Amino acid sequence: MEKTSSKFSKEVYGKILGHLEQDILDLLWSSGEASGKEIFTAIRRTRGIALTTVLTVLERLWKKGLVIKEKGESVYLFRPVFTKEEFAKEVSSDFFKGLFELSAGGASASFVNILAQVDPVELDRLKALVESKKKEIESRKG
Amino acid sequence: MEKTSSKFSKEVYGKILGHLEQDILDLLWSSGEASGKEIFTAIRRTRGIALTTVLTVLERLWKKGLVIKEKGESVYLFRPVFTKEEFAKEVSSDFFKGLFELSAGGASASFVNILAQVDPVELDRLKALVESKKKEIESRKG
DNA sequence: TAATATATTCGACAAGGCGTAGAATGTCAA
DNA sequence: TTGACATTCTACGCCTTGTCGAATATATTA
Repeated sequence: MEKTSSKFSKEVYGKILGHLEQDILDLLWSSGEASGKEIFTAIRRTRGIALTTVLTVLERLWKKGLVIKEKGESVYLFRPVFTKEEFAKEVSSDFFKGLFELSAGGASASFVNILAQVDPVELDRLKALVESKKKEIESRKG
Repeated sequence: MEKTSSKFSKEVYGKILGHLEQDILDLLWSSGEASGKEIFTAIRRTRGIALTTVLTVLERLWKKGLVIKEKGESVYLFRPVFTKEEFAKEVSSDFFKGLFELSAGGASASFVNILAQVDPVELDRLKALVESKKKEIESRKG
């Protein structure tokens, strides 16, 4: 008796952020800084949405410590707290920790596979990273 | 104006499964197979919980396709569908995909760091994995 | 067979997250 | 003061997870 389906995991930050939160963060990463209205306008071009919806989510992102909110000339401006890279590290590190407890081997295998699939060139960088990390550990051991 | 806190991420499969779901899966990974009551008893040793709570969650895990449910002599027995390793791959692959879109570099860096911290020996394996993957790609290119 | 015990399923509720947005309130300039 | 625009409040609906009691099914046995 085995039920089929396999739906854990969604997309990205999958589970870390909601879709709208993602969209908004992405826009902020592109623009660097924007007012709620600007973000609203940008999203509006794609689909129907209310200004307050955007503002609410922006507020939530701020409460989560993901964006900075600063009064500009006449309106609040929002900026991401983290760069994409930082955010990726931030988000992934806890996930990895848990994952490794499950299975370091499985995680590594999967990681390499997906990386090769998505961005093979990065394999070189990964290799370099591993090597330098190894050296770092060696030297620390004395 | 920056609100502090950084609470995305929890533990493991963090966000993929709830706590009780995790506990139960862990128990199943240890025992290989167990009845709802056995799992209940095990958890009960730690904290107060009702049998039905355990059964409900077991049912949900089954609906998610994470456990197998089979009638034993007199009661239903549950077994995990995936090994820990498989589950780790399964869960991580989608996560990685999204993560890489964010920042392959950031993800790799984070991955190596955490791995080094949690299980440095695995670095060798990772290195080997990367190398063999690279070769695989090379050879495919012809 | 009826009664008792045990196993399993149903239905529900609360809490928390996210998307959604109208209503209310605040602010500033004409 | 009155708009016009900005910001905050409040709230609903939906979904997931933890939590169970009640109801039902099944088996055991007096």
